[in-house]
Amino acid sequence: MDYKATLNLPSTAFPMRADLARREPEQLARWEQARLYEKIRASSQGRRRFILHDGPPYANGHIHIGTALNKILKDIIVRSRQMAGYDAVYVPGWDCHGLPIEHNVDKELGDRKRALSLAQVRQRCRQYAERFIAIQREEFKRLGVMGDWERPYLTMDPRYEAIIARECLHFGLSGDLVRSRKPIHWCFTCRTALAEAEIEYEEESSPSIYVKFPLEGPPEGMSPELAGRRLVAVIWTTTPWTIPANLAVALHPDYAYVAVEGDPGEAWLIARDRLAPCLQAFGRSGARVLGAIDPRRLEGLRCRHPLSGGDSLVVLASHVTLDAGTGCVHTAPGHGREDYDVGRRYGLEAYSPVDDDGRFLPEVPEFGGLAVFEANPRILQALRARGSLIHAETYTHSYPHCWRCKRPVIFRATPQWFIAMDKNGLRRRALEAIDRVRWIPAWGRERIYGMIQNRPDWCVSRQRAWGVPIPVFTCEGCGALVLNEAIADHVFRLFCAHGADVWFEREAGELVPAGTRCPACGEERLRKESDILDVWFDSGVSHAAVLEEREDLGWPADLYLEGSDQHRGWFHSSLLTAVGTRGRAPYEAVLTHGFVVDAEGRKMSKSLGNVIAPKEVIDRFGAEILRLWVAASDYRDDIRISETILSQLSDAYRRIRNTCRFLLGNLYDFEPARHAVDPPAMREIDRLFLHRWQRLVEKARRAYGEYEFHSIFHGLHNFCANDLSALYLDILKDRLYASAAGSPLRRSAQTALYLLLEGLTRLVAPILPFTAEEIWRHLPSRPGREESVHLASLPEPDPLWTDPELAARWEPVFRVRTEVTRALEQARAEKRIGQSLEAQIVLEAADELYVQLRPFAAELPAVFIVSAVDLRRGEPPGAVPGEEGAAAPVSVRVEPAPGRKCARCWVFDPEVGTFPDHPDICPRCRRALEESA
RNA sequence: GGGCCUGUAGCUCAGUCCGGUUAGAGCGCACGCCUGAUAAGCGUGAGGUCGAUGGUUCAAUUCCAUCCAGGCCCA
Repeated sequence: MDYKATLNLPSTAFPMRADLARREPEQLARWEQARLYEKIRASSQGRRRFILHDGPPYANGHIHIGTALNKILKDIIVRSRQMAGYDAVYVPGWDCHGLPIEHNVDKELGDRKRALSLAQVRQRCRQYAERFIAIQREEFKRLGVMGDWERPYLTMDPRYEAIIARECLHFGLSGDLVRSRKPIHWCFTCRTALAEAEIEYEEESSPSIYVKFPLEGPPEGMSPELAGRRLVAVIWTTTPWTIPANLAVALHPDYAYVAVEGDPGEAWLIARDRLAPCLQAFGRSGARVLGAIDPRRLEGLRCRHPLSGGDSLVVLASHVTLDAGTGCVHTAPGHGREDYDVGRRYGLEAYSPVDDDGRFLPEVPEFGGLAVFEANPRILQALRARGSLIHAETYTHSYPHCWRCKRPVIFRATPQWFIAMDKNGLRRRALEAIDRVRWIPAWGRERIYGMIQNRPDWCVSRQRAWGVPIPVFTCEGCGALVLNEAIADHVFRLFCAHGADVWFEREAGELVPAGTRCPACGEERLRKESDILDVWFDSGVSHAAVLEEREDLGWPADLYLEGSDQHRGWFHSSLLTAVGTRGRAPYEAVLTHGFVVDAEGRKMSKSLGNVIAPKEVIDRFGAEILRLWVAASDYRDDIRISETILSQLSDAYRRIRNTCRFLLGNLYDFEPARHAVDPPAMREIDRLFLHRWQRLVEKARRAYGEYEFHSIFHGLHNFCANDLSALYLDILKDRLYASAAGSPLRRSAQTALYLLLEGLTRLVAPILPFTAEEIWRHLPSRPGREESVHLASLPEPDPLWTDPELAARWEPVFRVRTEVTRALEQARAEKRIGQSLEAQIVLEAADELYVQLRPFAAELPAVFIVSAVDLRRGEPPGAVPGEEGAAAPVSVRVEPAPGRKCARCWVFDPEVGTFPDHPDICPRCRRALEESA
């Protein structure tokens, strides 16, 4: 007789091979067709909201692995909060304005750009952004990221642009928006400001000159050697044309300086570590050192400017280096970034007497009207004529050039708009707001606090086309800022109706309420500002443009989540705009993740050739594997990705999948509503593993709440591999297969399997949404069940199954099982047995253990997966096979199982052969056959 | 150069805050079993000078300092 056909072997249509790359898109299509997202929203009406506010990626290029990490993390959080009982709305967004897009459009247009109006260029930029939004949206969806993809937010939407303008004018009305001068890169050939990204560095030779800046007044209390000599700061520069704009000489507060014998009556001030190379350059190697000078004692003294005869302040600055020069740094706050920063600290103006064409203003004596580079030799001459030039040579270095015309650019102060950090206490209030936010990890607080504490005023103006204008007017007559509530409101309405384009399409007079005049001088003619806003301001007001605006969202957000670079970026700009206008941070908590690095921990770069694109991973492994990678990694630090890591995750995925598949296979004839066994009637071991499952549920729910997904992954994987696969399921096979299909024994096991699998599916749904849904579809249903696992909730710990006492009683059984498997392995190695059912185990347990095991005597063969267990009370003879020395309280002996092998269940039994009707099977199987019949 | 952060088995992670038995898990690997989860399943085993060096201590993976390697943000 073919007894195999009488067994209840697993059977399921759930495929072993996931074939993710093919099936995931199919699943996405099914969800879309079923309008799953809308159903989730509808089912969450009235629940407490959880708002993760999306930081907008830039609408340029394809997504990279870091973007994928970010969006997947957000998705896991949104899904887990949703399933934890919240209404977790996710509105994705895009950052649309800004230089990179304008730059790319410029490149596409080439010379044709000249023929286009500003409005037409802006239109091209808009189309460019739209193109990449469409691309990225599909890429994000492919990752399984769920959200309101049909109604995302775009910083170039008219309403959004209007709110950018409105928020900017908030700062204008409060007086925080101020005009001031600041040096920027300027190409005088193209007559345009350039951003860092538009600069190309090339080798260039420049004059290199050493110039005397004599200190005014006697340096008191200095070395007596200096008596009778004038102390002269020796500066070095490669841009002689900036000398007319010199306002200061910077020294490093911590370096050692010396005074060295110079021209008659002079003592030259040079950093000690620069002395030798300088003197050599000057041809004065033998010059006598007159004494040491403490730079801190010179702070605030004045030097005489070698050309103008005016003052040049001695200042202290840490950017002074000893790589080149003299350690005394020529400082022109209108012509250098660091010079500007130092100048600001000392209250010096950003003096820059150079016009748009790179020519000195007429006010500059001797050089007025000269182009700056042409002025270089003339300045040298003038310095030499005055005896101020110590030495001149030619110097080759890397110098910034314009990306478009390839000509050298200059640093030049131009009028810019700033949001003042200290005028109305913005900095102080922002620092206070930081401490009312939860930073995850906690060090995020230190990071952003330090940045806010030290940052200069926020320069929000850019001289570009693709952005939202700084919507302010100045009086053509007196130059005053013309702004009031009515004007602000008027601009806001216009932008709402027409977008920011209206600013570029209409004259100033058409953009203000009729009859607007300058309050200072009564002038009617106004000038509209031509600068646009920094794009960080655009995204920085998303809390106002998105959280406040949308009826399905709210202000503030529960969570912002981005890479740790955003402490300087979006978290920062959002904090300042929110504190400045609403008095608090726009987020309750901020979570940061690290960067994706390669197997060696190095950053990904094209030049290193270690870039891994999300598309590659998806096509080869599937989005689920990428998601599993996100879940398995501790993202608070940098996270590594590599071939090894991905294939390891594939293995882990297969283990989880196969475990679920086995569970499904044993539930093919199980209808929960009809067959579920009441908990008290279930087998103890079934309840035991439901108890263990509870512990995972508790742990995982806590971890979801704390955003610690990697502990969920490890907990889940261990549970599948250890608790289920290696232990429970292995033990259960005999009962599932050999018992009568409808017997309480089998139904008890199936009840446990069903509860486990149903819970497991819900538990992994936020991490593996595709696989969870696939399982859900194959899972036996019950009345009232959600149509999608994503409409269901996370499993909750159920006190019904929590039974520590039960777990404690079983603990010795599994401890001994470890000894038994070890002994079986040894018997196997000695070729005494093959499969474990060929064995009988003789256990000799010491008193206490014996008492603990005794109640389980009947269960032990099943638990050990052997044919018989002979449990005896006695002192074990010290050593246990495989154990050294230690007195284990049990000895394990492996013997051949008595009786013959049952042809049906393969268990050895002395009674096999005693039934004339079924001569090859055991009494248990005979009963099972009778029951089934 | 400065600020913040990281470094535990081949891989992903526990443990380190509040120093103290042979530093754990899973995967991978090796060897074996099974062929009724089968492009599966089970078992056993081998892997770590806890980045390096100094210091504090009776005792340091754990505390301190320096260095090395790497990351983000500034310069």
